[in-house]
Amino acid sequence: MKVAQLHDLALEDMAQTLKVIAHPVRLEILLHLADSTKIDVTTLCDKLSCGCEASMMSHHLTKMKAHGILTSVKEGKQVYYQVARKEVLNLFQCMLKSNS
Amino acid sequence: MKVAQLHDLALEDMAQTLKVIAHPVRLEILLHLADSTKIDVTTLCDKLSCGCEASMMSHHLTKMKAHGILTSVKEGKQVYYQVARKEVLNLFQCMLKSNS
DNA sequence: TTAATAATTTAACAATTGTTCATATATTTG
DNA sequence: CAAATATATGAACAATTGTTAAATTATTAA
Repeated sequence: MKVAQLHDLALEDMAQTLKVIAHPVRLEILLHLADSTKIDVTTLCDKLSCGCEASMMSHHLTKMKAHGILTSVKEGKQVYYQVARKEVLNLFQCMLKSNS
Repeated sequence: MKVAQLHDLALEDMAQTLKVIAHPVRLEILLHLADSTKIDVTTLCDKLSCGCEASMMSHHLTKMKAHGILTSVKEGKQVYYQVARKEVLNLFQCMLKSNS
C-alpha cells in the first residue's frame, strides 16, 4: 500500500486514537487483552506490573472504551473488557525497529 | 510474531514515542516526509494543510528530532528534515481498520 | 437485609502539552 | 557591513491529561 493513498485519513481521529493509546499502562492493558480474549478489572490489576488500583484501572479502561478501542460486557459482579479495534494491536509489531 | 514476545518492550519508551507522534500536524509532517526524502521547514509550511507558521513548525520538528524520530541536515540557509525511524511510518498502515 | 466485593464516578489538583509571539541566531546577498 | 531570509528558542499562558482519594452504584452472599 502506497503512503500516498493515506492522505485522506482523518489525521485528527488518528492522532486522537494514538493519544489515548500512548500511555504505558494502557499499552500494557492492550498487551494483556491481546493474549486473553476478555479480562475483568480486578484480574487486570493483579496481572499488570504497573501496580494500578481498581479506580485508576477503571479510568484507563473507561477512556479506551469511550474511544471505541475496547468494549465491555458485564457478567455478575465483574465487567469483562476486550479489544474492539484489533488493528491497534498491530502497533506493537510496527513500532519495533526490526520491522522498519 | 507472537504478542507474547513483545512483553519485554519498553512500554514507557513506546508510549513516549507514540505520544510525540499523536498530533495531527506531526502526523501530517510524517506523511509528507514519507513521500519526499527530505524537506525544509518553509516548504513543509507551504505544503501542509494545517496552516502552520514557521515557528510552530519548528517546534514540532524539534520535538520529533529530540525523540529520535527525525534527523536534520543544514544546507545553507535551510534545514532539511527526514525520517530517522522508518518503522514509525508503518503506523499509518497498521492503524487502518482494513488491516485488522 | 446487611455486609462484602467489583467497578465506576466525581471532584480536586498536579503535571504535561500545545500555542503564540517576541526575540535570537545563522546564512546569504546587495 | 546592513538587510533579508530561514530557522530556532524562550517565556508566558491556555488547554489537556494524569492521578488520587472519597463517595457511589450494582451485585452477590451471609
